[in-house]
Formats: sequence, structure tokens, C-alpha cells
Amino acid sequence: MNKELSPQYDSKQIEDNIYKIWEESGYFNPDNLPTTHKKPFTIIMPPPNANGSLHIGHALFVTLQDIMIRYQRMRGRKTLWLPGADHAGFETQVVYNKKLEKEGRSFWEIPREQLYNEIKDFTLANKKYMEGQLKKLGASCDWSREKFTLDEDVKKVVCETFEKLYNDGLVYRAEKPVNWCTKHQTTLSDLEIKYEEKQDKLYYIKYKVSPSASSGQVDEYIEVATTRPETIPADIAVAVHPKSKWAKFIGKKVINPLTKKEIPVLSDMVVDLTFGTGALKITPFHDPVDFMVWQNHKNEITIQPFSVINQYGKMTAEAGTDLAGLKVKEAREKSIELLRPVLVKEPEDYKHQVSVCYKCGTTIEPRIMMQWFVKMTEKPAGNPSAKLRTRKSLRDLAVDAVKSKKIKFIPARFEKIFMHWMKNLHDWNISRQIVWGIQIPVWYCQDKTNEICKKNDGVIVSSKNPEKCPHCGSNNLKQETDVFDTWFSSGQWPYATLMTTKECDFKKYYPTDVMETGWDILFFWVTRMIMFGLYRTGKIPFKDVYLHGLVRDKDRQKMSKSKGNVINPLEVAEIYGTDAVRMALIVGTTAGNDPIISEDKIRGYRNFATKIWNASRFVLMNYKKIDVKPKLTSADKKNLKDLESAKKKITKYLDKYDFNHAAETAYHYFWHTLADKVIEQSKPRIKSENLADAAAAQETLIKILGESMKLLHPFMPFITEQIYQILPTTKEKSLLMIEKW
RNA sequence: GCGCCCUUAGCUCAGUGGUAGAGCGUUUGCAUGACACGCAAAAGGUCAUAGGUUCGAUCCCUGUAGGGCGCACCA
Repeated sequence: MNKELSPQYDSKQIEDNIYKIWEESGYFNPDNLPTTHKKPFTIIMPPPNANGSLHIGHALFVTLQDIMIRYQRMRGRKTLWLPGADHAGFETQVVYNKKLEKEGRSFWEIPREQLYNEIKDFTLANKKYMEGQLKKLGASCDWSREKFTLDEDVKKVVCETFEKLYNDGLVYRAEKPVNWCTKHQTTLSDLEIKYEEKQDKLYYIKYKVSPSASSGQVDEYIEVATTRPETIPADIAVAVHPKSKWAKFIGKKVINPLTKKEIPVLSDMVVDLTFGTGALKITPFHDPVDFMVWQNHKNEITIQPFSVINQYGKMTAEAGTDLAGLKVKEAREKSIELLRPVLVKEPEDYKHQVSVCYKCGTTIEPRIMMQWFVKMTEKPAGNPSAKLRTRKSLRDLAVDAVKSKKIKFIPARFEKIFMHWMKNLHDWNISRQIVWGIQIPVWYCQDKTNEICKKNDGVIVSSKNPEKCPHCGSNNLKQETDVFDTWFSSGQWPYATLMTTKECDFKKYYPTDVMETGWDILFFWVTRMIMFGLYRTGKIPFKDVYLHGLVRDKDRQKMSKSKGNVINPLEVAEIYGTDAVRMALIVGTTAGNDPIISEDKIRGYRNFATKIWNASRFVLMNYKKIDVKPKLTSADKKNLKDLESAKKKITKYLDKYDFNHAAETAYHYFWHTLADKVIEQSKPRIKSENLADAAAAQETLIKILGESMKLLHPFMPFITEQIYQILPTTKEKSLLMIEKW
């Protein structure tokens, strides 16, 4: 055979062109779809973080969502797939911080405004690059409606929600224990910390009972077990379990072994009798449990709690001259040196879980800070605002929607996981001390002459700049510098996007049909979207939640640059074709489980693309107009029947989100039925002198090929569209993309 | 501590209350006028383990073992 007529399909030559044809057709935009497309079908694309490039995990979500969209579009639905990008506040700032470190610049020395603008340029450049990547992957989304989490109109919606939450008493400002990352200089929500097992020491320290209060005996003391002796200077009490052997000292005083100050002995059930000594030192500003104990015993404790560790993880002057200035770790050693005379025994090795920053692994310092919180489990206070149709807590709104099956999870087991998490919800700290994000819409009146201003610290919550204080008229206002936790804004994504498109899509396309995203952000994102969606609009944001897993390599390893096992979707798409990459991601992958992908697997589906190409070539090469009425044989009829049953099967699978089986069925049908059987059987007949039979064979072939292209299109859109375009049965200017399924 | 999940062919995974499936890999033929990125065939599994329910269980229930993961204020 002539080598120049390569029998192999060259994806590179056609993909860009096909995408261009689709884009120019305008059919990505539901408004341009033929009038036969009626009922809407909507997916809001989870906005990728615009702080890098798309990886294979993104390719997975693009493929899954594109399959749903293309399938529904072919079924005649008015399909809207709304793309977007996320500024990804903290994550992006971390990425940019690293970038600066590499360049030898100091993140902390750059003025806030300059830093913001630099990160903005960086983010917008990434965003643009990612858009190109999405197109390469064949995403048939409506670019005319693209949104960004920092669009002014989106920010406005987000800030309005905050204001509404505040007015309903669901947002509050308070000084409470929060997670502080000493490296990134910001607080983090409870979800943004992880626990690491660490080998530490458990120290047993004598707290001498104050002689003035004791029964006259000299050497009486309480033994306290702690892993953090460096915080002893901030101890303001000792709590013991009422049934512990220390109970007799309840109400008396002990001497703080470092500051020598008298501190009270409290009784509290939180102290675990079976752990340590049954006595707990109370350091409210460095431990959340201690903070709670302090709150419950305020009238028994005269000393105001204070902090001995600063925001950089170093000891403050309040820690005393011996410790001041030392890092926490050094202070721990130093304090033990000082405490040696009062140690009960040698410290024990102790393995425990320590909370660390999920990004950098730095040990989290619990700190008490004035922060903004969202109430998750309490009902709105006072008169709910007009639009609020319910008086349920944010949690109950979401729980009820899932319980009543208004929102379904695929796979269903995530419903249990969802419920379990919702049960243990705590209030959500949404303020971050970073520059990259949406500034919290709060102003503080600096004059505070008015009583109201005095009472609430001059807080003015307003989704737009108030210019002057509504209480005293002062124009001496200062805006809050903290920004929102990114998930506070992305948690509003479904309605924030649809409310701000110029076509006013909210009415038409909300609630959306499916939310397709990774299970790893179920708590970060999905739960919040459900809560905010119901709270703000009174309606669920989506009906079904399809959760996919994390893409792994053939040894089940997570992909990471350091392991060198990352697959860049665009690189492999360049070599094997986008269609092959998409198939490799779908076949063998079930909802909620981690897809496994390797170059071998992609190569396998590249082979399939070649097979499609060659089978089509065969059909086309042998197709010529015969002016005889085709006479279908029983074999032809059976073949057409097989096609119908394959079509039914695939449809059934697609309708229940079983993309794995849908794709596999289409693959199997094409290769092992159409190519191996139908084509093989047709060979002698095509050349037959019985023209009616030859025509029948041809007609059957071309019909089956055309239908097969439809069945494969959602999965492998490029090659199928290309073949459809050259089929003799295709009408001028028509596109497979909107052919009827 | 509370909770979720997994264990099926050499590998990666599907699946069903009634003789076990796919892809890749392996073996054996084939340079067959679409395709060697191919064609035709073949080998390969007490479906982790012990009980129970059932006429019948890989599938349902209980326990056990191994593995993965989520949540959590044990100093």
C-alpha cells in the first residue's frame, strides 16, 4: 500500500479545526440551539483554580461533564455548560509566595496593593491559558457566559449574601480560638488543617498547692501532664476531674511553677480521668479546650487570660525573661530545664495527632483572635428577611434537602458521609489575613461617638461602601482588611454565576441539573453550595451531585511532580489524540472511585480511534451509488436490530450516569460488532453482482456507521465529528454535535 | 474514639440471588485489498476467610483477617 496514504488517524491535524467549527456554529450557547431544543439542562463548571495549568484530574472532570452535555444536547435539551475560573484566594497566594521565594523576593515586604496587582496579573494569565486547555480537551461550554470569581458582579452577589447573613444573625464577629499558620500568617478554617502523627514528650509537672490555702501540710501538689510546658506562663488555672485524687484541692489555689503566681483549681468533667494525671493546666489562649473551660469558669478565675506566643510562633515578653524571644520548640526545652526541680518523673514518649497547615505542614498555633464566623447549626435570629422562606439553620436546610432526596448523590454512599460530616459541624471562620481575595464588606467607624458604635466596635456591615457611619454620620471609616475564605464565595457559585450573566439566566437555568466534582471537596464546596443556595434562593442549587475520584497512575499512586508520574493531559492528547485520553479516563472508572490511567491505557484507545478511522475508510471506499432498490436480508435486519439494542443500552447507562459502561458498550459495539462482524460479512456482498444485495449491504453499513458516530460522539467528539462530516449521507453544514440521538 | 469503603484472571478494574466479565499482558497461528495501533484462536479465577439466610450465594446478613480513607477539643 502506498505509504503516503497513511491508514492512521492523525488527531493533530483535525482537532483544532473541529473545535473551531463547533465554536463558530454558536451551538455551545443554548440560545442558538435549534428550536427543537426545549427543556434546559444545566451544568455549572466547577471553576478551576487559576493558579497553574490543568492537570489530568481536570481532564477527567472536563470529559465527564462534556459527555453529559453533549449527550443531552443531542437528546434535544437546551444545554448550558457555564465555564469559569476561581481566584482561589489562599491557594493562589501560597503558589505566588513560592514563586517569589524562587525569585529571591520576599512576599512580606511587598506593599499590599502591589502584591494584589501582581497576583491578579498572574491569575489572569493562568486563567487565559487554562481556557485554551479546556478547548483542547473538547469542552463544549458556552464561553459567552464565562465567569470569574472576582468579577465585580459576582463579588457583589457574594457580599450581599454576607450582609443578609449578618442581618439574619447568621454571621458574627467574635474573639474565639482559631487555627493560625505561623508561616502563612493567616487563620485557617477547620477544614484547612490536617492531622499528623507526631512523636512528642508528655511531661509530668508538680503544681504546688499554695501554702496559704492548704491544710498546713507543706509538700502538697497536683501533678499535671502536658505536652506544651512552654505555655505554662499563660496558665491561669488547673482543672481536675471531680472524681480524681486531686478533687480535695478544688476551690484551693496552686502556684504556677514558672510565674509563681497563684492560680485556682477548678472542677470540670472535660478532664479525662484515664489520661495523664487527671489534672489539666488551663491555658485559654493556646488551646481551644482550655478556652472553653475558661468560658465556663469565668467567675472562678480572676486572672485575665493572655498570650505568650506571638503570630510568628515566638515567645512574647509575657512568657518571662527566660523564654521571651525564643521559638516555641526552643522554649519547650528551656522551660523543661527551668522546671526540672518540679518534674514528677522523666518525660514519657508520646505519639499524638498534631494539627498542621494543609498546605505547608507547619504546626498550627491555636490563637484567640477577633474573626468573622458563619453560624452553621443555629436558626436565624429575629425576623428573617423577606426572601428567607425558612427559619432553619444552614445545616438543616442542607440536611433536609438531602434527606428528602431533592438532592441525590452519585454514588449514593456519599449521602452517609455527608450526613456524618453535617452532624459534627462547627461555626465556620471565614476571615483570612491574606491579600488575595474579596475583602469582607465591613467598615469600622473610627469616631465611635454614638452609643451604637461604641457598643458594637463601630461595625458597619454593608455590601456597598457606606461612605459614612449610619449611626453617627462620621466619614472616618476603615474597611476590614481580612478577605473571605475562598469557599465562602465559591460556595455561592451556582447562583452567583446565573444571576450575573447578561441574559439573566437565573430564572431559566436555576436550579441546575448536575454538579459534577471531586469527592475531595465535598465538604469544602458541595455542602456550602447546598446551604447557601437554599438560604439565598430558597431552592436547591442542583438536583444530582456526581462525584469523581482522584486520578492515579497504574500503581495506584497519586500523581505528583516529585514522583515524576504526572501525566500532562495536553502532552498525551498531542501524541495520542484527545479522544483517546478521554476514553482512557472514562472506561473502567466508576463514580466515586479513583480512576487509574497510564500511557498504555491511552495508547489502547488511540488504537481504537485508528480502528474507527479505518473501518470508516473501508465503508466510504466501498460506497458508491447504486441505482437499484436495496433488498435488505435477514442478516441486515439483524445487524440493524443489534445497533438498536446497543443504542438502548448506551442510553440506559448514560441516563444513570454510568459512563463507564456506556463508553465500554459503544467501544465494544463498534469494534466487535460493526468492524469484526458487520463489515466482514459485507465484504463479499459489496462486490456481488446482485445489485440489490450490494446496495442493501452498503445501505446497512453506512446507516450503522452513521449511528455509531452518534453513539460515540459524547465520548470521542473529535474523530466522530470528522467522520460524520465526510459521510455521503451528511447534509451540508450540519453538525454531529446537534444530531438527534 | 466515631464513621465510610475495599478484598473477583498475572496487572487495573467492572458485575450479577441461578453455567464468572472487560481492557492490558501472556501463548499459538496469520504480512487475509480498511486497519500489525491489525486478524483468528487459546490459556488463565474454590469471586479474602469462617459461619448464617436460601431450593440455590461471588452477590444478602454476622463475625474474622488484611488494606484504603474521612471525621474528631484526649492535655
